[in-house]
Amino acid sequence: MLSLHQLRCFLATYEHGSLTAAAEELGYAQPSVSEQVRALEKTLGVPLFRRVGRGVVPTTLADTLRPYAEQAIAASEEARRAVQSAVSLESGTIRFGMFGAARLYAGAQIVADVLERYPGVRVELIGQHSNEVQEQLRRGHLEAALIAATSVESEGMTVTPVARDELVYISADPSRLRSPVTAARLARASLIMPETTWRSSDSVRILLRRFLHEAGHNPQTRIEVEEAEISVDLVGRGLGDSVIPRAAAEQLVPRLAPNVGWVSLRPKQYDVMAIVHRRGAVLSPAAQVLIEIATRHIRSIAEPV
Amino acid sequence: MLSLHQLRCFLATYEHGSLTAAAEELGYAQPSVSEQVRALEKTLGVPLFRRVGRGVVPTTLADTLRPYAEQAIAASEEARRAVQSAVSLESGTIRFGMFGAARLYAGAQIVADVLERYPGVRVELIGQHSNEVQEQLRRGHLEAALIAATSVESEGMTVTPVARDELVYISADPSRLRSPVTAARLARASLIMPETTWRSSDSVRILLRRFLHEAGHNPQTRIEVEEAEISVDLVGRGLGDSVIPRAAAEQLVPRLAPNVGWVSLRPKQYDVMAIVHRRGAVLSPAAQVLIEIATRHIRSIAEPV
DNA sequence: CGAAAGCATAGGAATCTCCTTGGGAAGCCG
DNA sequence: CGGCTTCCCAAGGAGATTCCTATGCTTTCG
Repeated sequence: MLSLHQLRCFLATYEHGSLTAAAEELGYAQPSVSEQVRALEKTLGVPLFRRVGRGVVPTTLADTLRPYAEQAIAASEEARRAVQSAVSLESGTIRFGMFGAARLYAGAQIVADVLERYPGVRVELIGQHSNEVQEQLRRGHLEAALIAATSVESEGMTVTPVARDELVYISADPSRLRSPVTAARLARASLIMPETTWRSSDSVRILLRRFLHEAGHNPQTRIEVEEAEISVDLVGRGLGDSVIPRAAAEQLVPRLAPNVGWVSLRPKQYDVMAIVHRRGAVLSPAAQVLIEIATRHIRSIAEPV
Repeated sequence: MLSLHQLRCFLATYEHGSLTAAAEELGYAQPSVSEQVRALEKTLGVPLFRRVGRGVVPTTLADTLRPYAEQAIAASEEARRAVQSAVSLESGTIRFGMFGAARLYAGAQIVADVLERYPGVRVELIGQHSNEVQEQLRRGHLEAALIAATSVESEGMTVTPVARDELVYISADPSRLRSPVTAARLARASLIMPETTWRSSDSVRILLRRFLHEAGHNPQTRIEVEEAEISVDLVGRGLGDSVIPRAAAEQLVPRLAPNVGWVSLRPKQYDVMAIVHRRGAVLSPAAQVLIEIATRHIRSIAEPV
């Protein structure tokens, strides 16, 4: 089988026209290089050098081989460099999981920050929703992620809470925003909720469900949509009210539905944002960088835990 | 040190997302592939796969590495193909030595014949003069050559006579062409000779020198030029006469000096054309092809030995 | 002709490669 | 939940490869 080592010996010999000189350049003894070149000739089944007097002379087949050998060697060296620079974050990809809502109001800024610090890097923010992200983590497709975690424990995962964000009740009707919304009032409200697909595991839903249950009520929604933006838009049109994290409200409401206001729940409810990764995993520099930046960001727009 | 084998294992693993599947594809046992991948990770100093549950998942560094690995592998495979196709004369270079005069009247046709049979190859006809060619042979820069050999022996070389070409006396004066030229007459002639640079070792010169010496004369030339064409041209202008191989005369005279005629020497003298290569050398298919074609050609325009 | 240069060969130590066997963790299924 | 399968890692050993030193042979050069 062809090997890079053989090609390296071949090229050095070709360039110097001498096995001895090639050996010196490569830091080997002369017979070693001789052996490698002979092995290459054997695997290719052709003579590459004529042994003539003292010295060796490349055949035309060696001329034919040379450019390919150079390309293979070059590719292997570039591979080294590329990987090294990816490690040092001069290039390469940082892949990080992030749930939908966080992407909405922090994603862009996080990407911008990473790029400012590491201009050569590619950034991928993966995942629509924290549960999907958690699944990818479990499967190893993601190294780490920022998720909205209902509980701070998760099997086989290390979860590090970063910040909490209050859930607020949003409505286009100012009369409903005069005082904090209790479970009783929430149970009577006509709710528009996003994340339909994840309805059973979405952390906001879980919080609300618990909130209502504890007061003896059952949750009920009027309208189910997929995107948080759409639910805010619908709330703006007066078709119902909703409950979303405050940071999301601050981000989406002015843009999509300026007539909408918000008020706390009573008692206040908090969605916890956490960094999560496989237990015992060694995080790459890239992941560590993104964790650091994401953490700082989330803390700047939400309350510390 | 990076090796192609490691890269092959890496790529197979990357593509299958599994060491076991990669091993099956490559025809190895699973631990072997595992070891290669681990060795690659060690030499690069970075993790390429995350071992997660069952299966392995490429890291972003693996993504970074992959295109380079593919390029290196592809280059090595193309190297194989290129060399094979050069061996089978679908491509590659045929390099062959040939002395000046033969190039004049057979070179073009030989190249044309080779290209007709092997459309993909490059042809290089090397060498101005048989002595220069012989030197390149000795140094191993040429595999084989067609030379004008005075003697059929040459140190360390195998010389195979192919054809002989009679030397003829050419002149613009018909009176000097009525009968074959003897040594005595030649000694009195005003000669224009080509190949000045090689005057001491040119085969025609050597033949003439011997021819004259045996009759007790000394050779003397009136005009020395480098190119056979120029000497013929000068003969046509009546500035002197010359001695050249008959095939050269047949080729050059009608074109350059139609008023020139030729006559044999007495006794007739022959320049011998021969294939020569290093003693004991195994000739490549390319060289054999060219030898065959050149031999056929020379025989068609000169006498067999 | 002797000295130097340069490749080939030989033999041995160290390393690598690749296998087989066995163990453990994770997922799958009844 | 418990057994079964899958897939990876670890260990050990046989065989091949690599790489060295020492040496011999041929060519070249003074």
